Amino acid sequence: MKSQFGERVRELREKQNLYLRQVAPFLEMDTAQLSKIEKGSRLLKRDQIPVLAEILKADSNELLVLWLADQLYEVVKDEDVALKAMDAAQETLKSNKRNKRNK
Amino acid sequence: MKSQFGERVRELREKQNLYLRQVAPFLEMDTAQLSKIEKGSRLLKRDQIPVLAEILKADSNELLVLWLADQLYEVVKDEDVALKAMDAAQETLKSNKRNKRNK
DNA sequence: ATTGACTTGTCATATATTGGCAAATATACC
DNA sequence: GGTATATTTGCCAATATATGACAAGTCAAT
Repeated sequence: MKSQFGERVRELREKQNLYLRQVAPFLEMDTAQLSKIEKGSRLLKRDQIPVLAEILKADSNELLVLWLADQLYEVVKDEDVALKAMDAAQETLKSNKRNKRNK
Repeated sequence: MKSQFGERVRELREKQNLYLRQVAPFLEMDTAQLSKIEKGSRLLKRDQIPVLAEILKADSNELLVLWLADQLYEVVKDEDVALKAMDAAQETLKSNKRNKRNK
């Protein structure tokens, strides 16, 4: 339930001295929702990441990485074989990338 | 939509010379569902993996790893930063494991 | 005790996933 | 050709999960 994405967003928001109520409207949500996002109990929509990044004057890709990482973590967090699964997935990714490049 | 888990299950099932209709009942589903699982368009329930492993005389953990890896892949497959996200998630996993060990 | 920032709970609704069945396809055999 | 068996696909109702909106709550400062 804790989320690296959320924590980072909060950090960035505080660095910009913005209140939830100042940020939330740009994302078309209320402060309650944004609060939950920062706390990690809700997910920001994928396509709002760049919007948020701009408001917070942050790097969109950095936020995206954290946002994805949270979800990856969620999949395997209770599994003994978590790291093995990550390795396997990484392998698949790498070999798919190779194929793409050469197609 | 292609799935390593599904492909492996099919391999194992064929090695055991079993038909879908012979396996499906043990998982309390029909052949159509099992077919979809092998094809990767449906997910087997987490707690059925050991059941399936036993039917196929396979290693439950091996199947679990593939099952998880498919889902990890699904999260990041279209993302440019997929590998970065995986690294980040792996880091989190490792550091959480350290904390668990020492708590 | 009032104000402002944030958090939490609830609940109706939207969205996604699943289960079950029927029909389609594929392959082999006669 | 026609039948039989195995698998696949499409559809849709049922279930489960996620989301949005709002009210009420906590907490800290004054």
